[in-house]
Amino acid sequence: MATLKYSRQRERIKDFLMTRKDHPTADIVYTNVRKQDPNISLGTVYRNLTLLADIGEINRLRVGDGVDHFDADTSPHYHFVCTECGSVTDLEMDSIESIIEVAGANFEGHIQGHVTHFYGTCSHCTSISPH
Amino acid sequence: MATLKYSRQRERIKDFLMTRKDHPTADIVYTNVRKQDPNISLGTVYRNLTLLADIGEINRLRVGDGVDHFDADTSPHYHFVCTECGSVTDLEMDSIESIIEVAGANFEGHIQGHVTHFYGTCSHCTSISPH
DNA sequence: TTGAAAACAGTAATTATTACTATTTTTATT
DNA sequence: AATAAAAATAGTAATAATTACTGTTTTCAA
Repeated sequence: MATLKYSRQRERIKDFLMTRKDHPTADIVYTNVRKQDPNISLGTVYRNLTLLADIGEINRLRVGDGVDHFDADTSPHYHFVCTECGSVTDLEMDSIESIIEVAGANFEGHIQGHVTHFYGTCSHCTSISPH
Repeated sequence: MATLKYSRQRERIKDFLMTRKDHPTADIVYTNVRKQDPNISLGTVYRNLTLLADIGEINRLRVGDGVDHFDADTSPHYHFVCTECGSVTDLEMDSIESIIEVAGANFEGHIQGHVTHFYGTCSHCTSISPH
């Protein structure tokens, strides 16, 4: 595995992601980091997001909307996806890690992890859309 | 909403899907249905898979590999994704529906559902790959 | 100071999927 | 059975997110 070298672009991508709690997409990272670093290319954003996810410094979220979201908070937690506005937010909730044991009970392979996200209507969309 | 008209292509797509337990992608449906219906187009497969999913006759599975999978079994159940071979299989397990209550406990919006899939190494890949 | 490895910007290519259009099929009504 | 409007089709073009490629620049250990 190649040794990592410092990159200003990578640092700014990580720094930006740490300021956000809304799990931005690569494109949103790109348009924002470009404010500080106008010459950064979209390919560099994608490459570094993938690299950071591979080394575990960030998480890649696939919530089923066809676009990858990224999260600088790598502590175990779950996400809520609003089917009205598409927002992705953190959920404060007790651990449900025990579902891995439930799933593994009658299974012959080896379960290493799970992906769970919840969907519905967020509080903002509940208040603005009647019915 | 437009009234549905019969389509031989749609029937064959659904019939094929019902024979499979491995949650094929649109492309796999296409190559297989083409054996019976050599002139069917890929667009027709996509359109009908989307239509069947919309009316609830099949389910669209997004397991994070960038490709949609389809499942003719619409009864509630969970899936396992092998990170080695990419296979998607059904999991025989007790209900974990109660996680919705856990998630909703401190949440101001309205949770309607959840998506959970488990990943790891399937029994086949465990036996063939040493280490 | 230097040079190999890593990273970059910019662009092209890929992949899955959706949209468009002219033609064919379905089906309710005559 | 004939008809005609709506739905569906085949075939193709377009889109969108992401990855790959290439020549140049940056990093950093020796």
